[in-house]
Amino acid sequence: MDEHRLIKLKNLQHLKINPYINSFKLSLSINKVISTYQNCSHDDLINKKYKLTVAGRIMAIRSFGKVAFITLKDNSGTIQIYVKSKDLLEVDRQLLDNIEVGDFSAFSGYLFKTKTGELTVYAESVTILTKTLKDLPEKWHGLKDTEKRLRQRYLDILVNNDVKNTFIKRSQIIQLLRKYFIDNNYLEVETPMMQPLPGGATANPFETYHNTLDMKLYLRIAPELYLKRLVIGGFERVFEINRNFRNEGISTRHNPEFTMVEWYTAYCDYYDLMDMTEDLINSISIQLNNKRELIFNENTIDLTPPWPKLSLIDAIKTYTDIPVEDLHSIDKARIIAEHSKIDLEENISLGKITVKIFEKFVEEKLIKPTFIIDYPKDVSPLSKAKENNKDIAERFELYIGGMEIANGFNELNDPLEQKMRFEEQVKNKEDKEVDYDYIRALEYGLPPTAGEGLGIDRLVMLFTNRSSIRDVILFPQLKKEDMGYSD
RNA sequence: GGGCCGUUAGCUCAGGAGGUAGAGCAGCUGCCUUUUAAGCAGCGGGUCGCAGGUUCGAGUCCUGCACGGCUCACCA
Repeated sequence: MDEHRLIKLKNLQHLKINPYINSFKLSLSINKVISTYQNCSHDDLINKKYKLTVAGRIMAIRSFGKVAFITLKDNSGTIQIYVKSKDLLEVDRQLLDNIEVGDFSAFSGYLFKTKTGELTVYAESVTILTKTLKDLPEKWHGLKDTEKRLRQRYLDILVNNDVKNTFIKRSQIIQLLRKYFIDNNYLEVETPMMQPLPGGATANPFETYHNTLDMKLYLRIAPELYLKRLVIGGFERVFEINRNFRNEGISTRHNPEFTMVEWYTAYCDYYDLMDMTEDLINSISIQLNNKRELIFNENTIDLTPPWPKLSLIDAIKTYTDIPVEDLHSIDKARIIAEHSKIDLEENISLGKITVKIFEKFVEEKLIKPTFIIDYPKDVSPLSKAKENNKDIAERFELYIGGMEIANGFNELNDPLEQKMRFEEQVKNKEDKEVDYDYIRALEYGLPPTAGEGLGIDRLVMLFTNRSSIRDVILFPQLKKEDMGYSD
């Protein structure tokens, strides 16, 4: 705590002023005041003497002894208050002596314009709403220390306007996404965050435990298998916007909990999904920024459809010098991967090696929106294989700004095939658990369905031009802070 | 987990080659009735991330640790 603030708090208490007022209701936002009276002339304002009350946090005090100018900020904007001490009651004068930058206060008075033409409240009375015990970050340089910004995000959004705007934009993007699905007859659903078997993706799950059920549970790594159960039940179009949890590394593109929108559409295929994805992202861009382009990491990215579709192999051919013929043989592919310093686990499949090569050399080059298609079946355990090529899945991934943004495919709905693939998957694992409940559901019949997941955090990164996922998540995961003492 | 960089006053930052810590803003005391990074004069404020070590002497050099950033690995 800052000593001088404690002294002022005590002063207020001696004056019998409650520094944490029990109730205060405000009818007028600062922005409303400004937009209503901005265009009135000074004389007009003085003649009409509009009485009003504004409230907010004090951001600056410019004191001249007998008068002072105060900058007051609320969620909508800032306004200037003019205080002339001889126009105030004694009690208000004393109160004002103990009000500092950072405190929440309300000022009542009437409007006028200063010499410089700024709309200002001529204060006739003042109320303290909340006394603050800590100094705010410095008014000019603001708050830069990354750690403090992330740990104390309230300060970050309070003093860094661009940060505040980033999170407002995030909220708008999610609203637009939701509206898009609702408008297209999708049903919004919520499926379990705690699952007895973590499925729908390959990633390390977080484990937890239910005492009464005496049962291990996992935080979900994907909602996929539950959403498809709903399609089986007859909800032909479902979507879910929610968190997934993956117990993996943390980086500028990975947070342990991240937000995805995942949706499933019966009677459509993955080409329809690609069209829809183009339309969805364009629609968000237009409603958000009124244009079909965005700037990300100094690249101007045109979103106008159609976006190129490139097979995984062709992408490697186009963006690297790797002889792609060699990617048909696991031994040759292995050699290429080893030369490229790619870690190869035991029993790695040819498809997985190909994907690793793609991720290492191609992914970062896919700045313009690009669909990568024709993924190997063995890295796509939930996708349908092509009719004319059983090694290739009917699947795509969308890349923008060098990041994977979305992943979609035709859903494998052959229960016997799915069972085989699940069992194949766990063959070399210690944990041999297979989601037979999902197989049973498939046996009741999943209509031809295409499904897609889109990473919302990364989408927000694109639309707000932030290169770190921590800049678009309000409270990203950090190590525990050593708080020392109470401070 | 590996590599590189960072951590100094409430905030933003200086502290050449080791000699006992500085500025601006914020705070406090004056002066000041239209300022807006108000101004002028003065004052107070530091476990230099933590713990060791080298040295007569460490913010500065060495080692370990903590936290953060970037990056590689794993992943989306």
